[in-house]
Amino acid sequence: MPALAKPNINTTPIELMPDFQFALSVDCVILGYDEGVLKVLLIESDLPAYKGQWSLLGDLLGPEEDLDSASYRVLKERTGLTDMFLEQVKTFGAVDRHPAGRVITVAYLALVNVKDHQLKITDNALHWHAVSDIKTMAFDHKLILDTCVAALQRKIQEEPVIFNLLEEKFSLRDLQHVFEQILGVEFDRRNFRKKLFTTGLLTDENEMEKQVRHRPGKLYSFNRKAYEQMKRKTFVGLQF
Amino acid sequence: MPALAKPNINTTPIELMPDFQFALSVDCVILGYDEGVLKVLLIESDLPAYKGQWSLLGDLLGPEEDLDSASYRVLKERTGLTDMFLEQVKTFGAVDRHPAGRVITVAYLALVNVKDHQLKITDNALHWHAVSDIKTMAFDHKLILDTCVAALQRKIQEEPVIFNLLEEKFSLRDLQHVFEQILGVEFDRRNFRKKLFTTGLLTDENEMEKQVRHRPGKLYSFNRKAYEQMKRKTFVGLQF
DNA sequence: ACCCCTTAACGTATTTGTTACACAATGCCA
DNA sequence: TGGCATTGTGTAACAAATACGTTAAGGGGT
Repeated sequence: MPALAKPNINTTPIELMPDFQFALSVDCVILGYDEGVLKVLLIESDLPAYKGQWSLLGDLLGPEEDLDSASYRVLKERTGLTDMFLEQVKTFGAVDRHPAGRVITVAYLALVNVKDHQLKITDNALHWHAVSDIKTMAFDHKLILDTCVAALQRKIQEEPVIFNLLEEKFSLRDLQHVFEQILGVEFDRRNFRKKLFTTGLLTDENEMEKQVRHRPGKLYSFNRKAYEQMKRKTFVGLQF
Repeated sequence: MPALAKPNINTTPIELMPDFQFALSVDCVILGYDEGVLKVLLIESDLPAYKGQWSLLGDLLGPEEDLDSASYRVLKERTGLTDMFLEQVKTFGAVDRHPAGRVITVAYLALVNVKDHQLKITDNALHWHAVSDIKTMAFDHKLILDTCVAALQRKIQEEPVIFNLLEEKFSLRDLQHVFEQILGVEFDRRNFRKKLFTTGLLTDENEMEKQVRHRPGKLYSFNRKAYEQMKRKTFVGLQF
């Protein structure tokens, strides 16, 4: 069938209100690293169809806000955090994904430092869940979670976003452990250190771990400035 | 500010019709490789605000279709192709991105073989444009294009999607040239060949180029089966 | 004070991958 | 038959990834 000169949304004036009703929401996959485990912040659903199941934190898009702002608002309202890694991942629009009707949702991935804000969560329907324990969720939220975790796995291998999950100062052991948890592999400790030192992204804080029942390790911080500079030399290669 | 037990779209029944009107569309960044250049298929806009400017192909989401189906439909209607690489990239929802009101659009990246369907484009407002020539577009479409090209650059380094831009059988020169065009770098010819042969993704078709005014090269095809098998051994490493 | 436990800190040899580089052979065309 | 454009091929130098074991520090218990 040849292409025809048919109306196109971008070339022909459109009716802003199509003849079906739908809603647009954002949903946040809020991930944190706590007690050696990757966790996600969920809320218990009260919707009849999903009574007692866990769901992501989300909200409808407001008339005067863009998508990034809406997801930021959800995070701020729920966790009290105002500065965190937050990135759009994917939009989910299956026709039957919401029992109340047609709801399209834009999924965001947020990486937070659990220690920073754990005191601020007062809503007792909110809980941190180990990602690996979650088998089912309300709506298509398990699919969204899986998609975001896969995006995270890819992302931490390409950019140093992982530091968003750690405190300002961290030990190399912590850092290695977060990587291992998220990627599901184990690294050789000496090679891991070597690799990370040669990136030049770690600042030695000249401090030691405290209150550990073994030889304390040095603490480091992420050298954002060094990263900004090296980022320019964009590297090209074929990995597949 | 502590988080409150406030209503949440996923926990509380919602009004499907929020008190503002908006529309949801899909827009396709249709890329092809033609005459040694990366091109994008665009349509001339008739909207008063963007008269004469070029825009992406898109349409409103229908009540009974999901996002992937909507983008597929746009492609099929416009190019006649029914089987192509098509992947969601990002959703754009800036408040003022559309002059007619609030329109949120989900951008898709499509990779097509220009030779396969160029005869089917009958709509004369449609044209292929060299991506590198495009300076401005209607709406925020230049931003969407740039975002999709960046996604393509990343993607071809991670997965062998590049073969979607070539004909079934291609020469190594063609293959190298597409990479170079998209990534904006040059590879050493011998190292490029070595690398690609060691991937095991190329099948020697035992055919030669024809109608070239130089020594003809061998033709190869993408060995999809070999890729499916090797894909399982998912590789982990830190590149940054 | 001492011992035990746990984990830190450290270096080298081997293997693997990446880069740089030059020349003869093929087919087309005039 | 010579000239042009491009194919096809190998190797050495260098860089990066891997595998691997020993000594040292601090905490806790006795």
